[in-house]
Amino acid sequence: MHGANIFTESLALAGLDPDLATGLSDLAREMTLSTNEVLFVAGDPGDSMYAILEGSLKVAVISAEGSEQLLAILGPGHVVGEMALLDGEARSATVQAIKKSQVARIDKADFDRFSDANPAVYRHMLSLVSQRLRQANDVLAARSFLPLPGRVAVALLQLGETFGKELPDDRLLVHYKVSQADLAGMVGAARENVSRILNTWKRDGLISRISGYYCIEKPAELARLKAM
Amino acid sequence: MHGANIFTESLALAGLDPDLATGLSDLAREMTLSTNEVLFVAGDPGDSMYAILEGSLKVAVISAEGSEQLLAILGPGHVVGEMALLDGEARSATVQAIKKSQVARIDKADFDRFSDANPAVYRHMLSLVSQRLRQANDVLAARSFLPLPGRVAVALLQLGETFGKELPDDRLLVHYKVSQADLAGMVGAARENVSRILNTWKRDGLISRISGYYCIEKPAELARLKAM
DNA sequence: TACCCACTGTGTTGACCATCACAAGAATGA
DNA sequence: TCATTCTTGTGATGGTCAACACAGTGGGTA
Repeated sequence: MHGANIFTESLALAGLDPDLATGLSDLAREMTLSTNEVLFVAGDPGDSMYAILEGSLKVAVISAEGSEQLLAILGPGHVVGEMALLDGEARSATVQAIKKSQVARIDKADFDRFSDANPAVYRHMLSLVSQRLRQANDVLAARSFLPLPGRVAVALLQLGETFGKELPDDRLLVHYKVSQADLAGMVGAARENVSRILNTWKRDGLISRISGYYCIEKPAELARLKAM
Repeated sequence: MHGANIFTESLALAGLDPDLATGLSDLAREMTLSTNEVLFVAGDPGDSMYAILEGSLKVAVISAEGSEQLLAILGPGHVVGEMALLDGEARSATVQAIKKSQVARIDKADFDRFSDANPAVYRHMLSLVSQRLRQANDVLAARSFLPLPGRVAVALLQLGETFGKELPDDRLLVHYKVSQADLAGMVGAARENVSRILNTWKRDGLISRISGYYCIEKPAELARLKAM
């Protein structure tokens, strides 16, 4: 039962009415994913969605040559795989656990039945998907308008929003282990150049590393890079 | 009343139940846009959506320096501006008529009331937005994996899908006036390079121009460029 | 403790593409 | 009809960033 509670919180976090979240959670089946385990790959038929209870997952599109473009890194409280469930098409991206994770699975049939009875769920999913689309457009805009440093700044600040812990003096600790390779995947760049950029920032005191985690020392300065 | 008919078709095109489309169309108010008229700009509060009855509109994000990244070119039967209506945030892109156009406007309040009474509308919007998101992710993937020629091929074929007229011998006429600048905006490149690419294709017989319209002579060959 | 393996830092080289520059052609409208 | 403006073609040049090549680092574990 404690799982159901977390699940409820997960969906409630995203703004869904508590009663409905509870109703949905009754339909869910918990699953555990080990590190690097793949939840589904692009092309799979999509007949379910997942709420993340614990851990984190990455959503990526993988090219023929094997390089990957990350679309999102998701943590507890997020929902993943909802698209295929909503429009009935195949999965358009690959989702993989980046650490040991717990998810709760809801099958399309159950979801449809429940939502038809409770249209507020539809409204909730609509605003969720809208926001995803918004974010996707932002990323695309960043990709076309910003040079690499700007894009890395965007990515880092985004991670800060998702996984950030406030520290004194306006510093922000990104409490999540990101490798340079992951960052590179997010911004669509070569890992080496991300390394170079992070180091110049480190030298300039914009960021630092605290036991493996990146810490944004001057969020304002980083944010300025987004605009130029 | 004839306007309502067209409107009904518009939404029905996208797969909505005819009765519901009619119901929605009763809520709509027709508007005419002249060439280059701006429907709304990014940042505006979004309290309505529009169905396109006639003409075509472009959806774009515009950078501080004034260059634009096109997100979509839409024609009759398409719906635009639905995102802001669904999640209540401000407009995230700018929409502008590229020729004289007719649109039908539905206000958020009316839409909400109607959809609450007819949840099927929600399902329909969900699949619509999902597909947009899917497309956005595809574009982003193309942007990171494909070199310029591949991206131009993708854009051209996409226009072919939206505005294409089949000709004998598997040829496809893109019955819509695209400037090289528009194409460049879609693929996020400099206009000059798009010009160069189109010309090599013209020389190789992949495409041709028929009185100002591009004609895809060998769709298969163009499609091959998408994968490499 | 020592080994291993994944992650990180940095130099070098070259491809791709943006930018500038400008000429020629097409379209719009006064 | 002419002039003005928008579109297209093509060269030259340089900047950004990917690709390759390794050396250094650190955390886990046998």
